[in-house]
Amino acid sequence: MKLTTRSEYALLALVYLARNEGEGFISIDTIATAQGIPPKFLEQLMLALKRAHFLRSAKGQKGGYRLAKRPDQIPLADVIRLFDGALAPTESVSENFYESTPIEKEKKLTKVFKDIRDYVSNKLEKTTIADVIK
Amino acid sequence: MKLTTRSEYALLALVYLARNEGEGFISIDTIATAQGIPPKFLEQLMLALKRAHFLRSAKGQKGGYRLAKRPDQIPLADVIRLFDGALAPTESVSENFYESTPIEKEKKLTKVFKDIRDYVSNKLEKTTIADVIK
DNA sequence: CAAATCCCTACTAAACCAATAGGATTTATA
DNA sequence: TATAAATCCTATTGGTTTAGTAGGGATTTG
Repeated sequence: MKLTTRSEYALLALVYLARNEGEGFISIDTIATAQGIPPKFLEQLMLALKRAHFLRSAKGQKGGYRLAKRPDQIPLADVIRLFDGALAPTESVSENFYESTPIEKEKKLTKVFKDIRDYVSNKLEKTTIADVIK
Repeated sequence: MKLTTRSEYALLALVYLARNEGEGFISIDTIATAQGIPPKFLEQLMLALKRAHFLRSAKGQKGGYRLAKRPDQIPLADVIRLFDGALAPTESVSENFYESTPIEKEKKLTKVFKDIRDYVSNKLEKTTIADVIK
């Protein structure tokens, strides 16, 4: 029932970049210092975010990262899924990561977890980085 | 964002016992076979459930387990907390397991996770084993 | 006494997590 | 053109958690 620090750090980095849009490329060290994240750890996350097309980067001096999308086009769900996998509380209830478990036979129980998944999913899908910096 | 199999198995065991209330003590092997759970693994869970006063047990031949409370007095939340700890998606948002993280400064973000915690918490607190066997 | 059963602790293999290390490459600029 | 600042990329590490397995002890019933 927990988020990894990876997701939290990634969200914090995106929030920082969103707040400082228009200031060109921003370096990992700048973000790490501002948000209190271990820089080399953040580096890995930024790379992943870049590969998933949340970010654009520039190498070399004056390089760094900036958002590849508008903040209102980045739902929290997308970020969390990238680092933590499925949003659902159990496998049997996840749409994206289905796997068979004995719990499936308990329909009422499954329903409870489906409801939770739906709420969490909806909440995180409709909340974007833009909502968070307002 | 995930439940451990421990919690799932524990819930399945409680559901089984609730469905078969009034049949006296039921052995681990019976439950394990019925619900598809590794018996020696289930044994540990049953012991924990017993120590947490969800179950009563009887040793020896004809021994086994039965519920120590009425099914409607066992919220799913209690069971999940026993095996998985906090329900909240991030530490900074958990009432029972507070710990400081850099995310706290982002109030809007924290709010989203608080909302999720509240929903999940409320849902799991008010759903009991009795609801699940109906 | 034998069988069934819970009780309890220890162990293990694999995965995951958070973080660190360090070299390779690219770019701006002095 | 040398240097510094930055990303890029892979590997490694130490710790924890997870999902089980193993096995001996204690207790009760037939």
